[in-house]
Amino acid sequence: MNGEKELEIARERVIDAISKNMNLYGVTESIGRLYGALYFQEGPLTLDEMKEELGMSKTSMSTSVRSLLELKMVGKVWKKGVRKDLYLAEADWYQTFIDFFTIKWRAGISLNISAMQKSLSEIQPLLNNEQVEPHIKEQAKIDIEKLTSAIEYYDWLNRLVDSFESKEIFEFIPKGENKKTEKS
Amino acid sequence: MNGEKELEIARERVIDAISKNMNLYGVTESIGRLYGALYFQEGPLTLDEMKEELGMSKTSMSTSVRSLLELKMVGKVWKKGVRKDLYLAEADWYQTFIDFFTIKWRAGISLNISAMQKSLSEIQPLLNNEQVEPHIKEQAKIDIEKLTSAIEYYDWLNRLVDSFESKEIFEFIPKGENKKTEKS
DNA sequence: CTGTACGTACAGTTTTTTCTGTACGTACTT
DNA sequence: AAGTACGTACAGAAAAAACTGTACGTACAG
Repeated sequence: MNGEKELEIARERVIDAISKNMNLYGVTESIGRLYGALYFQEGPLTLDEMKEELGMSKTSMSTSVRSLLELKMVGKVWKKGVRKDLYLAEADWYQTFIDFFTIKWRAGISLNISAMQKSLSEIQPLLNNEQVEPHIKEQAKIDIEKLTSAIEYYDWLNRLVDSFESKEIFEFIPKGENKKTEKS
Repeated sequence: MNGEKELEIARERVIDAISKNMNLYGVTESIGRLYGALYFQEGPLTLDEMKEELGMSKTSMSTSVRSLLELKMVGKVWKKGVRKDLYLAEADWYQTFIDFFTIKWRAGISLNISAMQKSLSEIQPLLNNEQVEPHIKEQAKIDIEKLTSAIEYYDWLNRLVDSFESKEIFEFIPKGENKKTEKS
């Protein structure tokens, strides 16, 4: 035994866990495996090397790596004399976490807020409209309350994301305290 | 115009946004639409009413509602004299957020931590093994460092989830200061 | 300018997921 | 006890997503 096999097995298990984990967050297992593979590389990889590493088509590598780029989980890297594109896994998982959820959540937040505000502005007038039946008005009132509190929630979520982006969250939950949690 | 149509359109837009948003988080659009529909109901619905509301099969309603139950986004409700199961949307989105991510993240965290610790315990011995080539040892050392810092990150994430679950997060990012009376 | 290496758009295929209808077990009603 | 209403397991159908190979545009080399 020269340790190569052992290392390989140990890595494989972690890559597997990473990809399953990412899958939980709505990312394909293949894309997760690609990230995992890149994570354990010593240096950046070309598309052809990834293809080799995962035994998949180059096309897949191209699209997968693009997804990872959009999530900022990998970065494109420059190396003198190398014509092929090189990609490197982002190694700082705190940063990865922040980017991932900032990107995902912001998108959802603005989508929802604008839909809700638009609907709110359509429902509001019903309350003062003579032609609208009392029963409908009652429903409108309830809906307005629901939408108002939903928007309030999204405002909170936005502030939470702000605290991720600005890293202020680490003042509240400090990084690598490295002491085990007292409970659980 | 009696306002009914307007209300319907306004709701439909929000339901659409909600389901797209949930889809972003890895939940089917259908399940998202079901949650949205339940959210705007005045009271709890039976499976047959959902089926009617969404124009889908009862089987689908059964499985979708189960997913929502697991995510604690709906609750089963009991009403005297009613034999059918009744389901009500959880209206507090702060709570929904907390439950959703607590459930999802905890699963991923423990999965990853145990995989990493196991791999770590396999890699560590390589360092002191005479038969392992220096080159492999070098890689092992790098991997150990990576895994150690990854585990540290997961510990942080665990503490973040703790702060969600215990609601301490609201001390750091306060809920909306609007009308609603808050109980501390 | 011509030839070559590279990344990716696109169309077709395979795989996975979602959805439906039937059938069955359970529990309540009479 | 039989009859009925209900929810869901299961298998197959339909839809969606992931994956691949070909073909093409671009950039650089000679």
